[in-house]
Parts: sequence; structure tokens; C-alpha cells
Amino acid sequence: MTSPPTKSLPTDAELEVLQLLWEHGKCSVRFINDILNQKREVGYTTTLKIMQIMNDKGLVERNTDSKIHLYTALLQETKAKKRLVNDFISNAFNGSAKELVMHALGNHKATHAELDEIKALITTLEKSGKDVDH
Amino acid sequence: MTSPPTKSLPTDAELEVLQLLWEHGKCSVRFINDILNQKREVGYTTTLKIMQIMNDKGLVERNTDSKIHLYTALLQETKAKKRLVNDFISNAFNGSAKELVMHALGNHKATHAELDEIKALITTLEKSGKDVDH
DNA sequence: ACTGTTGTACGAAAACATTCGTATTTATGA
DNA sequence: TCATAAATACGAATGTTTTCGTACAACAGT
Repeated sequence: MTSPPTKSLPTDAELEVLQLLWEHGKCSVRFINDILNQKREVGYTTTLKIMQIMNDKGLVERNTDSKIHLYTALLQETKAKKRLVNDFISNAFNGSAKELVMHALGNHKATHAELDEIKALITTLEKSGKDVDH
Repeated sequence: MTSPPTKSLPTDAELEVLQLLWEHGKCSVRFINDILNQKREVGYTTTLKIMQIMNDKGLVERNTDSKIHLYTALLQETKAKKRLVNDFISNAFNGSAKELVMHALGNHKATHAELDEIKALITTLEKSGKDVDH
């Protein structure tokens, strides 16, 4: 059997679309394009093309029953983000998750409540004793 | 006065070179290329070109006093990584540092000691009362 | 049925990023 | 000085992503 090629990571533009699909579920091109245009000007056919390419790549699936095609994300949000983060850590932080976290938090971008949540997660992780420190 | 354009972010290949420059200080193209070739095959002129482009973009500066040009990173490591992280957070995590951190840590990629370090940082952040939660 | 509106399909152009071949320059040492 | 080695300069080929013009199809209202 031919091993399925590792599903390619989304480009920036594709990721932007994926996030909207994760947030809203099935979407038409028009719907996505309208949201994108609240941030910056994008031609309709540009968005269409991106989403068609995403379909070719297997990042989304689409329902063509009606004239208006509806797109759904095929990648699971959590998994996709995990992969993105892992890649980012290897590319920019030499594999050290800690380094990334320190940078992310060093930017007063998290609220007190969020920091507490993170601490709780860490405590859980430590208790579960999953670390492989040797 | 013409406002200086926001210094463009490094591409992946450029980031790879930058990291070596951060680690080793002034480097020749040959030196960088040798290191890169320990991981994968890259032609010398390829590396040369990348570094010349980085010079054009203002990512590095080079000393051409001798035949062997020596390159130095112009971006400061901490600042550059902070920008990378911030961009990543906006692109992939809707601006939520917490989300990123949760994903980064959810991957048993940090040792017990590292988790402790992070907790310590969080405690410091919370004590400094810098959060703007409203 | 006709006309305007709103879709999709297709392909080409533009913008970048990456790779590398070839030419040229500079230094070295016999 | 001449041959060789090692560096840079330049430009073209390749690959990918992004953008968009144009053509065609489906539908709605009159």
C-alpha cells in the first residue's frame, strides 16, 4: 500500500480560511469572502480560487448539491494547530517548547485568569508525570 | 520624513541562517553553508544568494573588508522571536497567547524542570500585576 | 423568453522564494 | 608571473502562492 502523503500544512491564506470554517462550520465562498473583506480587500475570485485549491489539497471538502457550494474543514482544529505549533517550535525555537512559551508569555498578552489556567495545566502535566527528562 | 517600512519578517530559509548567526556571531557564507550541509544538501551559491538577499532586506549587515565577507544579524534575537510569536499568535490563534501556550505544552515537549521555569515566570508576571483584564 | 445577478471554472499574470550555473574577482604559493 | 583555489556577483530557471480577468452556468424577477 502506498502510504498516504503527510497532509500538507496550510499556507497563511489557507489557514485564515480554515479558521473561519472551524468557527462557522459549513460556509459558502461568499460568506468567507465577506468576512475577509472586513479586514482587507480581497477579490471574490481570489477567495474562490484559494478554497478550490484547498479542496484539491484535501484540506476541505465541499458539497456541490446546490449552486452555492458549501465548504467544510477536513482537518481537525486541534490536530492542525498542534502540527503548526510543533513545526513552529522546530523552525524558530530549536525544538524547545519552553522557549516558545516564555516568548509568548513575556508579552503581557495573557490575562490573569488565563495565566492561572496555564498554571493549572502545568500542574496537571507535572502530576501526570509524563515528562521524559533524561 | 518617510517612515521606515516595517522590517520584513524572515522567510524560513532566512530564519535558519539568522539562528546560526545568533548562535555564532559573525559568520562567513562558507561557515553557514557547511553547517546547513550537515542537515541537508545545499549548494554554496544558494546559501550565498540567500544571505545576499538578507543583506538587501536589511536583515543582516556584512563586512566586506576582506575577501571573505562576514555577516552579522541585524535583528536582535529576542525582538525577532517576539515578533514571530506575535504574528503566529494572530495568524493561527486569533490573538490568544493562552491558546498557543496550551497547544505548545499539551505535547509533552517540555521537561519537568522547564515546566517549573514557566510556572515561575507566570508567578512573576502575576505579581507584577501587569495584566489588563477588562 | 430576456435580463441582470450571483455563482463556479479556468487559466494566466504577478509576486516571491529557492536553487544553481556561469562569469568574474581575489588571494596564494610554486 | 602564472596556475590554481576559493570567494563573490549576476542572472536565469523553477516552484509556489496569490491575485484576478474572462468565460460560462444557474437562477430570479418581470
